[in-house]
Amino acid sequence: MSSSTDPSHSAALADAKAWPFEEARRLIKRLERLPGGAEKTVIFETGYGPSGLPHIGTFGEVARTSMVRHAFETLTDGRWKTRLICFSDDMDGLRKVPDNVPNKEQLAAALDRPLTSVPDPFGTHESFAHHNNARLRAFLDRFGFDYEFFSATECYRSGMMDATLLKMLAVYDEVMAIILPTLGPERQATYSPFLPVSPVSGKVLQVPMIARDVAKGTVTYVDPDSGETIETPVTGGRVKCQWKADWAMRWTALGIDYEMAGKDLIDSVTLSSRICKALGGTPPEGFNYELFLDEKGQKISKSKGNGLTIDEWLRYASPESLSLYMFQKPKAAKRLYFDVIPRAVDEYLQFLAAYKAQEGKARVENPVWHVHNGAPPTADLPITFALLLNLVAASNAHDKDVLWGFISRVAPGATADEHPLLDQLAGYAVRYYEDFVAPKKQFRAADDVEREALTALSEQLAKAPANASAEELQAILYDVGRKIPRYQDFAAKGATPEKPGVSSTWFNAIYNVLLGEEKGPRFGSFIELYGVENTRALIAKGLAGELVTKPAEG
RNA sequence: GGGCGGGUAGCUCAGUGGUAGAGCAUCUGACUUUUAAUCAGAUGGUCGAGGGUUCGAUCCCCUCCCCGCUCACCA
Repeated sequence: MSSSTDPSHSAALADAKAWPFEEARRLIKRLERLPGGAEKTVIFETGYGPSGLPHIGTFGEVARTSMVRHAFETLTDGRWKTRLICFSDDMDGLRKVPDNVPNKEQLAAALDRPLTSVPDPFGTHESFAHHNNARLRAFLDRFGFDYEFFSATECYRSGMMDATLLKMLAVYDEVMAIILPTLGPERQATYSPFLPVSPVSGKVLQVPMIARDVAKGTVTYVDPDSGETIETPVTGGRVKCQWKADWAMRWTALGIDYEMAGKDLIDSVTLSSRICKALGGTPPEGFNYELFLDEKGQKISKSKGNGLTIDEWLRYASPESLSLYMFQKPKAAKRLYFDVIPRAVDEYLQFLAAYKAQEGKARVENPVWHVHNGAPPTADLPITFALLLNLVAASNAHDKDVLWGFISRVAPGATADEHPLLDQLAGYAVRYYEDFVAPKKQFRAADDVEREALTALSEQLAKAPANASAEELQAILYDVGRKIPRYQDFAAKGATPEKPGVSSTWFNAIYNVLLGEEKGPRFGSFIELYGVENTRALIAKGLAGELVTKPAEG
């Protein structure tokens, strides 16, 4: 609450090295040399293609851009107004039918039409683009990002782009000179920065321009469906720009100051920047982040289904931990797979715990400052997420209550009320248990000796005092095992011929038959937390063969 | 071929112009008469190679090697 008025803040900020600050400083330099930069509203943009759904990369880009925005606002003490535009390129033509949608025939019939003119295969929105735009907005809203949504179709139709489109027409030759050398011979022959929307077929046409009239603001082309020669204004949404030209046009028309992109777009950024200059604009400051790799260091691709989806991440960990992951080393090719999650969570918790004791400079270098827009919550957890995952695996904890029993043993006095964050983590841990631990359990049937032993155990437990402690329950376990020759261990520390030790075979049998595990918790503690009655019921089920893992079927 | 990233302990990775770090793994010990967990400690590195700058380089500069990604058709 009181974080941003720290008097030492400005001094701390001067040489803050975290990358969002470096980015913010570049942005300040840009504004200093940009005509009218001092009064400009600073505009950040992230782009989105609505032929697919938002994914973990979408999150990363918006999260990182927001971090730069916030660093900038802090560094400049709010002297500049800022906006973040999430721009949906929804006038783009539908290139191919996605695999993961219903009503594919319907889409196939609409190929090449602007995405806002393609019927929604889910039947819930005005168009396919509207559908996916809505998904994008819901996605961004879920994380509380502060942004403004822009639709390319609306921008074009509203006339917002007109002035820049006319300028593009005026510098047509220059634009062609920038793009043509980068294309192969076939594409060179047909290339145009303008893609007219056919009044005949409704398609976004990739056709050569056979004439243009700067004074009238028109281009002329041959419509491939009718064979007619058509002259059309470039304004009002009748014409869309081809990709790199489009980007440049958008930057210029909207006055974009900052936009990040993946490193696969480095060349596109360069070309679009040159076009932007030809249009009389100043290309935005940019930042190229690395792409993510999967577990084996392979590129993540949606079609291969490798890597990790954002839903998977959020099933096992918080958005903040993902945000931290995005903050860290944006220029390194990081592997993104399940195992990085617990680490990200624990690092997040560690940074969060450190934050409150830090001051000025250390605070703005602390990732949680960036993750939480300068106002991290105070939290200090008694245990780590990694430990929680171990606990849940060892404790047979199907639900949070059982897990909390184990947590409070490790962290005496901790309660869900006092530690809502830990309670949240416990929920994540239980899911992890259900998804990863439980399916791997291998229960086996008890043999005769084990049946007898477990039956005896159940009987002895029934006689145990109501509030038996873990130690007392543990003693019962030993006493039951001690009477059975298979489990006697005369070599154990402190064993005597009269009172043999109990071998680990006994406990292993318990784990195998009752928990489906090779190893397990200290069983007396387990019974105390799991409950004597529950444990007896578990034994009954085990002996009835209800737990036994069926041979793999399908 | 152009661009980018990486090469640090067995593994996964932090890191800083000034005595090399964490987690996991391994080993030892403590506590539990089992195991898991926990705690204490130990082992373990030519910081990819060579040169340069520097009093001093894992870090900065140059050259090279290896791995990976990416662009060159489309967005």
